[in-house]
Amino acid sequence: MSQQRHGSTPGAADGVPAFPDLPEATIARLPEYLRALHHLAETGAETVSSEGLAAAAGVNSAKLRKDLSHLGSYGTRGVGYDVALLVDQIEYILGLDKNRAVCLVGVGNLGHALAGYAGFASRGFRVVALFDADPKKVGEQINGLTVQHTDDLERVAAEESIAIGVIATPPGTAQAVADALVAAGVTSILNFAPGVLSVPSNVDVRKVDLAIELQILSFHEHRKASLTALPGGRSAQPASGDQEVVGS
Amino acid sequence: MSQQRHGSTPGAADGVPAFPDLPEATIARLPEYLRALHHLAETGAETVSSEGLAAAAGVNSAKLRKDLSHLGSYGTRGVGYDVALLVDQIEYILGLDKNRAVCLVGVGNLGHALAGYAGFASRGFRVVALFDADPKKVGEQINGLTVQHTDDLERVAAEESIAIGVIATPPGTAQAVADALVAAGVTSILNFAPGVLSVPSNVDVRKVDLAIELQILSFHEHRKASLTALPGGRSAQPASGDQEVVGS
DNA sequence: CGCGATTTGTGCACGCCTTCACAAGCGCCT
DNA sequence: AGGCGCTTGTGAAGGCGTGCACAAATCGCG
Ligand SMILES: NC(=O)c1ccc[n+]([C@@H]2O[C@H](COP(=O)([O-])OP(=O)(O)OC[C@H]3O[C@@H](n4cnc5c(N)ncnc54)[C@H](O)[C@@H]3O)[C@@H](O)[C@H]2O)c1
Ligand SMILES: NC(=O)c1ccc[n+]([C@@H]2O[C@H](COP(=O)([O-])OP(=O)(O)OC[C@H]3O[C@@H](n4cnc5c(N)ncnc54)[C@H](O)[C@@H]3O)[C@@H](O)[C@H]2O)c1
Repeated sequence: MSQQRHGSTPGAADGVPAFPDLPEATIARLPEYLRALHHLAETGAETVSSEGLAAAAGVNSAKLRKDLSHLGSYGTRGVGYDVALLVDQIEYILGLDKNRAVCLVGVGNLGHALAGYAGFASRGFRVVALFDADPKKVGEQINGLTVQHTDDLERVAAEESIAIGVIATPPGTAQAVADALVAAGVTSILNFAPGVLSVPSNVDVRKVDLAIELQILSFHEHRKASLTALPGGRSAQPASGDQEVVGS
Repeated sequence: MSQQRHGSTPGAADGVPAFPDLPEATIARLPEYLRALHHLAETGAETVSSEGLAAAAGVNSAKLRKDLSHLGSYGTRGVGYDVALLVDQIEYILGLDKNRAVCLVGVGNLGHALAGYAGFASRGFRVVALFDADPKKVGEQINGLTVQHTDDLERVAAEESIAIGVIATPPGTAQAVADALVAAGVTSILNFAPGVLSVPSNVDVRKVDLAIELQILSFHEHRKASLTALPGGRSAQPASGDQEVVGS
């Protein structure tokens, strides 16, 4: 990405600390580390070893150390990582100290559940606006918020300086909603509608497709079935309390 | 890749067709290809070029060709891929021709939405049972199904030969639910509760954590903000209708 | 004050995945 | 029948990510 200028160390040289460009794989794991750290903090732990945190986050300890080393984190050799310090570091890197404003478009079955989800607020996000195109939904109160009409999206998004939008509308309207979000200044989109969105290159999109998740599991079921068919009988070895997560 | 044995094509030589072991990255993309193919089929297309299908699925055409070549797919040079044939191939590989039975545990906010989701049925899955530990929920009718008590999980799962379970319970109970599912013979789990599950090695787990998705987006917001701070002014180039999906 | 136990940070090698580039194959048109 | 354009399938190269293994660093204790 950004070629290195004047090989200085990434410390906070001046007012704005240099932003390290972490590997994508690393930043995808930071949230899991953060969750594990919060859990540890609640149990009163002051420090964690890489081994301990890795176990809590379900990863290899070497991987965890390398990940943390990327963000210049300061652990103490022989002791481990300071839990509170690491929480602050990761929250800063992820930009969670801003308590980011999020809007949700499409208040149907899924949208209702999302609008009432406490897990967003507790992990750094404020759902500040709900939108729907159906006049019957507009005006409805959900979790202290009033559903507004999609026509007001652009105005409200600007007023509340919303940078993240969630799409929970039917697949056919997802692209139009994405366009409206982009026009309203949103630069990050979380999309629950199946299908591919087309957006400007400065906008980030992440997709959650439950059917795809199930289909990947189905593949592994198929594979497991076709393996137990041929070799020695069905060896369902419980293999101790180990953890198995398929894919990434 | 697979060393060639007696140069025969990988067709169904005997009763059980050889099961190709595809790269994980490939199988994660097959469902997206499948969705795009179904869409193309509806519009009446008989064949697609790798370029066309790649665009519809949002990937590089070379990647798509390599993916399809892994499953020994038969395209026709100069023409493209037969849509109907490819659909059958992919559905077979993913094991979707079985119309797999799925059960859902935890009928709360999220569980309600999932139980009524039509996107499962249309993409190869039948939700055949709903479970909850709350006596007030047991007996409730959702989408033609009656919520049953978790105590009946093991019996029902065996009766219906359920291989895939979905967890939509609070984080604290997710591990216990996973243990119950495993005890009931479930070998694939889709988990919506934040946290790490510990399961035997013959059980596959996939996790969906919405807060993590938002946090990854938040990171990119943070990064974008810190970039526009230093270099030339804010260059929000719309860059044509290109597509941008961050992470995998 | 020195030593051993412990744990971090990382150099290195390996494997997976992506992407390019092109030869081989296929159909159509003349 | 032959040639031409189009598209697939794949060899090769490069990049990224993972995990091992170990040196460096720190703490506690005698
Ligand atoms: N329900 C689930 O569990 C589930 C699971 C996975 C994915 N999804 C996906 O999430 C999306 C929503 O699912 P759902 O079950 O909530 O559907 P739904 O039909 O219950 O809700 C869709 C809502 O979007 C609103 N809407 C439609 N067009 C709109 C527009 N242009 N602008 C704003 N709002 C608009 C509708 O008025 C409705 O309230 C779908 O794409 C679906 O495939 C749903
Ligand atoms: N609501 C959302 O939009 C959302 C989004 C992302 C993740 N999640 C996660 O999904 C899970 C469910 O969220 P929710 O909002 O539906 O919560 P909820 O409290 O509304 O529902 C939880 C349900 O699980 C049932 N339950 C509790 N313990 C159980 C057990 N041991 N066995 C069976 N059932 C049990 C409860 O009776 C309740 O009906 C949580 O882990 C949450 O973090 C929810």
